[in-house]
Amino acid sequence: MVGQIVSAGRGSKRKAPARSEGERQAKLQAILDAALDVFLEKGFADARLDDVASRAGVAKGTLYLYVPSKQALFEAMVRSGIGGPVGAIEQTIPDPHVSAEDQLRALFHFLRTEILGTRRRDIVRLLLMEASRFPELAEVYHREVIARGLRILRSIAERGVARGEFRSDEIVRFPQLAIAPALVALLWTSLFQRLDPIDIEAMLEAHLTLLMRALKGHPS
Amino acid sequence: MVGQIVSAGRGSKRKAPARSEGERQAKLQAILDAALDVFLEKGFADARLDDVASRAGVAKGTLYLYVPSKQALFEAMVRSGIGGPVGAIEQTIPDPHVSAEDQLRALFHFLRTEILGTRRRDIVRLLLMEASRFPELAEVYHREVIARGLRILRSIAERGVARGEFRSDEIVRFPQLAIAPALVALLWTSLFQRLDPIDIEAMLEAHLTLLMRALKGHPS
DNA sequence: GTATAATGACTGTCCAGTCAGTCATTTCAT
DNA sequence: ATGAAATGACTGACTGGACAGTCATTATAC
Repeated sequence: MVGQIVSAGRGSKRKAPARSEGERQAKLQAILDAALDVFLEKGFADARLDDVASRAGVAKGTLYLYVPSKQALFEAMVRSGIGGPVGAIEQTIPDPHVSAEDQLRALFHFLRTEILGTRRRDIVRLLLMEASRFPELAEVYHREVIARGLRILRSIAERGVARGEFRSDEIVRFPQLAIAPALVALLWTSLFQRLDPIDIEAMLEAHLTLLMRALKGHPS
Repeated sequence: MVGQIVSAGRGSKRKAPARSEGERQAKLQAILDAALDVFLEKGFADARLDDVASRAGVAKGTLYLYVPSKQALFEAMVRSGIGGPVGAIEQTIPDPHVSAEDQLRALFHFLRTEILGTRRRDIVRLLLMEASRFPELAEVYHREVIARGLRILRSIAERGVARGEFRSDEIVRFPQLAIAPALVALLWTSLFQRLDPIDIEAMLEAHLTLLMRALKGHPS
């Protein structure tokens, strides 16, 4: 198995560390940042650890003091990049005072500002690209991000149905349908924006318009 | 630049070829099929040409009689795999006797049977994965497949609006919204179906239900 | 007999991972 | 205080294996 992400801190408590934990964390972060740049530019297989090292301002050997292998570096980089925001939204979205529609809109606002508009977008793209080579990482991502995100979406949809705001349950059954356009936006931005730019914000707005009309309209 | 896909057929017309053109094509096809298997399994960078060769039943040197480089092999494989079906649908879909809804449903049926349910699904996935390493190929794919597909979709939507069948123009403006769930289906199948299976057909059916209700319903 | 197709051993390059050595910092003896 | 010893973070030249692409040789078709 791939094992731990970072070699465990020194075992002895007797001697003060020559480098503080803070310095150690900062250097690890610099390495992970550099790794993201290089992996994004070249993909996993073509990324060279010499490049990661020089971009992080360390020698190649130093990488191995923080991470046991190239694969572990990749995994550490992804994990450190995706963990945060899902938890935040699990806290803020399920406010019972606002309508399901507003919850959905808040979720999309969050997607736009916290993922599509940031570095995380690239991490997700990189993860999608390499996922079949890292089944274990795909599993982590599915469990920690996808499944939780879909759970939030489903609970919003269920609440919308329960309070009569939505007249049908397609989104309860397939919450993927609600975020599908965000995925298209993510991939389009990375692959085709240069060739054929689209206005992502307007597209997502149009999607919400359609979705709301479909959910609230008369089921013919 | 990357240059031609396949080493140009023999230039000389003076000598009869020792292998007929048919044999040559068949062997090329065997090589491309083998290449698809191997590239799918390993990704571009980790695919070994020895594996492609042995799977195609030839020696490695033989590959270079058909293709000038690994990259050219990848490109040839992708191009030979994606060309066909778009043209077919451009012919059959725009029948003025059927409703825009039926045209859309026919398009989705086509997507399910001709792409999602076949080897082409994997080619598309592979292409998405490697696209940033092959900008030229991404451009070809955008021009030959994406742009044409979206054009068909847009023309269906325009016709729906023109004949009063659809009451709003979001799909005219962003035809990507209509096929977004198909992309999710494609990626989900490849990455997560094993962990968390979903019924793709039912999901796409639910999408069409929602989409039709949104397009036909009262714009509140 | 000869031209072409096919072969596979070989070569040169690239790079992940290693490890003997360096050096800045801390600890300790006086 | 002060210098010597200990520590361990850091370095980068090196190694071993992998693999794309080559080409002298062999097989095959006509």
